Amino acid sequence: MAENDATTPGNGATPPEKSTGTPALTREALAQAALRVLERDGLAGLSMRKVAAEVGVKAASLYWHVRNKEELLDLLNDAIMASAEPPPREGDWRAQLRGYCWRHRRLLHDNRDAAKVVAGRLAPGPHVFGLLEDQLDRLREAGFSDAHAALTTYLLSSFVQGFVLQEQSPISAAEAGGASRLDAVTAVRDRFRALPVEAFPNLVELAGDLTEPDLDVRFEFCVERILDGLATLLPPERR
Amino acid sequence: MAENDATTPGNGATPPEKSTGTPALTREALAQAALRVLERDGLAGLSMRKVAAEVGVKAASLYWHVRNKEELLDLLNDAIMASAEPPPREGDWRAQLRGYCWRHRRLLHDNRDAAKVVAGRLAPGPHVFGLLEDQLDRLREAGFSDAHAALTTYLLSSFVQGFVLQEQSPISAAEAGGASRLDAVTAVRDRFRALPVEAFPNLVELAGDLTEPDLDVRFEFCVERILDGLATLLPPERR
DNA sequence: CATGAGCACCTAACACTGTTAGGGGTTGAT
DNA sequence: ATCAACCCCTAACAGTGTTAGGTGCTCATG
Repeated sequence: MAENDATTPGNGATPPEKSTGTPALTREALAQAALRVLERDGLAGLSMRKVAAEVGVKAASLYWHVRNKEELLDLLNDAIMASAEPPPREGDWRAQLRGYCWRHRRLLHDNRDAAKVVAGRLAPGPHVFGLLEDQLDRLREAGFSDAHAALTTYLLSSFVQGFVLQEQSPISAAEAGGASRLDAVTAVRDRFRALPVEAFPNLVELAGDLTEPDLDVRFEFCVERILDGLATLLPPERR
Repeated sequence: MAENDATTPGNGATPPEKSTGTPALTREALAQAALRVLERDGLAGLSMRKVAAEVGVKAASLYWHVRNKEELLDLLNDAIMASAEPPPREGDWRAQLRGYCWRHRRLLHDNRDAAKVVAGRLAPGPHVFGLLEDQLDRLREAGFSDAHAALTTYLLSSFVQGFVLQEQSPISAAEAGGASRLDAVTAVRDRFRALPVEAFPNLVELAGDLTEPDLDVRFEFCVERILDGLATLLPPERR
């Protein structure tokens, strides 16, 4: 207990110089293993024992490299973010910010349960730093003030995370019956239409618009609105 | 037979009415009990056994009223949303939508871990229907088209959920040591400032703006940007 | 009145989970 | 040869969601 002086337990910041010859088990390897388990079993099925087995080790051994499961999830978070790449530096600022949003969403889609992993986790790893730096650079170049550029990064990331979390949530009622995603959507639409008209006139009438099945359309609308809102911060000639 | 004098977990708070005939345990009562446990122990500490104990029953009995823990969480979700109220119907459309955003955020703040509970959960309960109906009504009245009104509801809810999820995420490093929230913020700021300047010039220079400690300021900026973006959908005389 | 149906609870158990304590080897340096 | 650091192990604890099967209790029906 309280051994945090001599040895270097789970606390990061020290990639030791491998005193032994065996490559063994690094935090990076742990993150990759966790990523594979996540892809196979989802976040709910990701346990310390499975990650340990993935690297050929027993569960308790993980606690030498990592303080917590929480810390393992931080590693996993950074491993997911590692595959993110900034959009090409071409077009106006709108095109570039748009690229950021769509790529961020794509990233969360490509890794199973990535949105849930990232959800309550700030934990800025090195990869996130790089992306943030690049994004800030483009925002300032576009003419945004320091404060506006900084705040904009929060606006974009908050929205994308929230959106993906919502779009990936199961449709509760219709998910179990092996119904396809599109069937589920029409089921929800019918539920809207079946509501009492006098109490919910708008829900009944707009049932079609509310259940737009193409989520890309929804996403595009939201992103363009945000970009429009950001544009008003710029002097007219730079919009 | 020793009906329930056992009360093993030492917490025989209220064995309310053992007399038969009274239902005593409805889904609504379950939801309220879950809400109390959530407030006391947080989402991580919310177990079937605790909720059962809260209503004076053993864990297995819950499965008579509820299929899953997942379904219990759906109930909990609706119970949280039940306390939501639409903003007053005064001012222009901007003021009203602004009211929606701030109230939604407030709601997620007021109930412990509410953001995490609501996160991946669409599950439109009756209360959400009412709010949605009302919001759509105001949007159409403001002059938004059917499709735009419908899509706007997704934009607003996605953003608010994502934002609250982010702002409530622990600051990873500094949360444990009993450091106050403000200390944690300055710690993050110092970490930004300590980065190599040649690799991260923007992060270093904007460290102050990135770590704006007043989260209301951040939220306000984001909301106003979104409202600006929505305004561009309206003909100029209605903005 | 007896009987069966159905409800609403129970006990016990299963297969897991995260996490800790303490015990071993292997390694390189003294 | 000794020592300490390192890295992994076994065993166990307390708790998790969930299921199987049993027990009364109430009520409608024969």
